[in-house]
Amino acid sequence: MKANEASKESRLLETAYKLFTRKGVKDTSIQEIADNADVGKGTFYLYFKDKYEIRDVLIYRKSKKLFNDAYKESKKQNFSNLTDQIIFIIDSVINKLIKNQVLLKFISKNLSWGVFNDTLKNVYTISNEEDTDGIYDLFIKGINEYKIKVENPKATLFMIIELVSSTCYNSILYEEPEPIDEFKPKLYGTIRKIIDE
Amino acid sequence: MKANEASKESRLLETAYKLFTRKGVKDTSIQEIADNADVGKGTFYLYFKDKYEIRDVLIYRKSKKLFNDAYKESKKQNFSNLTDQIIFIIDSVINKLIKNQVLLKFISKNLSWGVFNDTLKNVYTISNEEDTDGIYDLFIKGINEYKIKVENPKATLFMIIELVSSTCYNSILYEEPEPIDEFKPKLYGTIRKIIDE
Amino acid sequence: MKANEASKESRLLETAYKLFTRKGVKDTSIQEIADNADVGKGTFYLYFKDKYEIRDVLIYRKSKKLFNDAYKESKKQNFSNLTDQIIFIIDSVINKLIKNQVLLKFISKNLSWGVFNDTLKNVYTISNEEDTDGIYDLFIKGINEYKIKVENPKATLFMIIELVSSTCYNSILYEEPEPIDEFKPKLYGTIRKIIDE
Amino acid sequence: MKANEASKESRLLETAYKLFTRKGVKDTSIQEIADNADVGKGTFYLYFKDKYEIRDVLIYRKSKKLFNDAYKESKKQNFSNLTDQIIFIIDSVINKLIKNQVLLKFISKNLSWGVFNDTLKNVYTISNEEDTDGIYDLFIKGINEYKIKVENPKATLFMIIELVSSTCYNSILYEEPEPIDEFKPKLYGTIRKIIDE
DNA sequence: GATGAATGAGCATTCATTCAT
DNA sequence: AATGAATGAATGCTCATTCAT
Repeated sequence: MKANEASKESRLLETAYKLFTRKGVKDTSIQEIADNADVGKGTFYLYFKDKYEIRDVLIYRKSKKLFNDAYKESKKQNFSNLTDQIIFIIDSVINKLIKNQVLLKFISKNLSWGVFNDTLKNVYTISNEEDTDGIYDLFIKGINEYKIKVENPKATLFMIIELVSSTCYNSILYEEPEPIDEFKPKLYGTIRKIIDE
Repeated sequence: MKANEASKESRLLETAYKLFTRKGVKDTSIQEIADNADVGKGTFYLYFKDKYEIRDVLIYRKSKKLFNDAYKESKKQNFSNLTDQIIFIIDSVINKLIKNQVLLKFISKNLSWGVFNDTLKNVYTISNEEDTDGIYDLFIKGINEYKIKVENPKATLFMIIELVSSTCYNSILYEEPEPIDEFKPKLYGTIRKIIDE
Repeated sequence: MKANEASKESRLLETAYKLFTRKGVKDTSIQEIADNADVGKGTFYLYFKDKYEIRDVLIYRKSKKLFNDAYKESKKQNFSNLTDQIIFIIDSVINKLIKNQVLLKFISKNLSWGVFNDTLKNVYTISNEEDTDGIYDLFIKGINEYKIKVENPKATLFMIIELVSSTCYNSILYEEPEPIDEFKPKLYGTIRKIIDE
Repeated sequence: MKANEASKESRLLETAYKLFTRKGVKDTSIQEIADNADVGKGTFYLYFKDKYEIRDVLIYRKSKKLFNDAYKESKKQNFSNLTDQIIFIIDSVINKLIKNQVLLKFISKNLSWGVFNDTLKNVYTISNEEDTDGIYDLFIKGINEYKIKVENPKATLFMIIELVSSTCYNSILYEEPEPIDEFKPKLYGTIRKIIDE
């Protein structure tokens, strides 16, 4: 009983992530997840309603970690201005996704917009753990601190996040319209234009 | 035999569109499509490989029509500059999607990025019908004509399209971060900034 | 719950045998087998990969029983020579097939040669149950015991078995080229010639 | 219209044989046969009732040709005795099947016993073309000519043919119980024993 | 909590056959 | 005679879900 000591729930989550990224959500059966997690099929239903719940939990957790890690790193730096910090965070996330394209594919392919929005909101809005603010709070605080004029901060942040996520998917994975390294300067230039009016 | 005069293929397409938008692609069976189109189940397979082919054909056709109509309208106007024309086209598309949110949902929910990109490329690149250029050609020509300086037109257009499509989905359907009418000016402002350097 | 006490697997096997012999394998659907066995369709797949697996299992079991029973009977007799014992076993099998022509048809019609050979080999080679040797072992042992000269016992036995099985099918079922009772003496005469050189 | 001059019927037969031997009868559809024969699907039904009729015709023709060729060859030789001639014919057929194992597989795999019997009967009984007697007639005539004593010629011939066909299938294709070249002498030895009493 | 045998709804897909042209 | 669009019956198979243990 020493082996497989991780809780059944986390074993299910890890197994599901491996299978989802390897074979896609649709082609992974609950049977497979349970088998590979060394857990009875019925046990799956003790923790998750169905395949799609476990997928959503995974997207939520993975995205949250991605943003929080980037945010924490940014706090170790000293920025003289908010825009720099925002771009630092974005750059950090992008770099992680470049290194972990499997994660990028999984998050992008499976985010029904509802989940994605909730996720983002939770990630950059809520500071439910420790003392980390979300990126949204950071943005608001930063605006006040640096006395920047932004008409509608929510809409602005929204626009930035949507722009980043939708363009990076293609640029990283398909180098379309150009490889991510060449695309980055233009992207960051655009973000600066959006923030600094 | 007067009823159902439309070709079986178009009846299948129309029926599929109705069912897809009402119940989603996943929850629509081929049986249902065939039944509602008053056509044998085998006949479906005469025209389409599977459910996903008919879905892709629908997305392709609907998107194409959307862009082409907007483009044609734009040609009736007189613009003194390219950016205005681009924004006119975008505004026209957005207005149509506001009126037809079912279409917006269908296109957004079901576009695997591959299909979407192909679709867009075909739509705004190829001039396979009449003498209409695609939006991409328009953009390139306009840049030359108006002697605008744009470093990488492809990347720029890509950024615009991604920005528009991802933000409008939420703004139109969920009024997040704000209703589309309030969001429009900011969006168009950002687009101007992206084009005009 | 007293009815249908036999295990689901054996109920499936019995039902399949009934349907296969009545309607043929090709015209029996898995649905039918499951329905008649009072078992869910999915349950079928719990025990068998497909229709052909259940068919092969049936052939294997039925043939095995046929040979083993005949072999056991032969051991109750006292034979002064090996050929007599072999012919006794063959005669015993033939007599059973005369009485059970449905079984004869089923086995003959459905034996892909591969299966048949495996079956036979398993049946007359392996002594996996009790202390019964297979007919092959019996043959080898008998050759040594009675000091009979047989150049290649494997080929000889093979020839006998093929001869018996292919001729009896027609003789029993169609009385071609003559009824089995008239054919038997010639057949046994030939077998004696093959063994005794 | 010069291409494909062979009659549609023979084109269908040739195509079916190619497909049947490559993919098996079950996995060949009428559509495929018609397509590859450059013939409309409906045309198939003008010439054959279904897939199994075309298969039976093929088996019949191929087997007939096999025996007739061997028989004709035997007539070019001078035999001092019937047994030698019979064995010559059998050897000739076997040699052809060794060279054309695809044909061997096709004939064996697909001969429902009914077809096989009819085929054989037609082949070695009936002299429907030219002046060639069948093998059966040859056998009867030979018995009279050479004044050989054979109690029941029909049963004897039947036994020989069954023995040859069932053993050779395994020996040629699977070298079981031994390769055909090693098996031949024993087989012919056995045949001699069966004929010469 | 944990299990996995049992279930059967649900679906895609194939294909022989028909028949109007 | 020749065709091939249209058909829909037939079937294999998967898999989420239940529930008795």
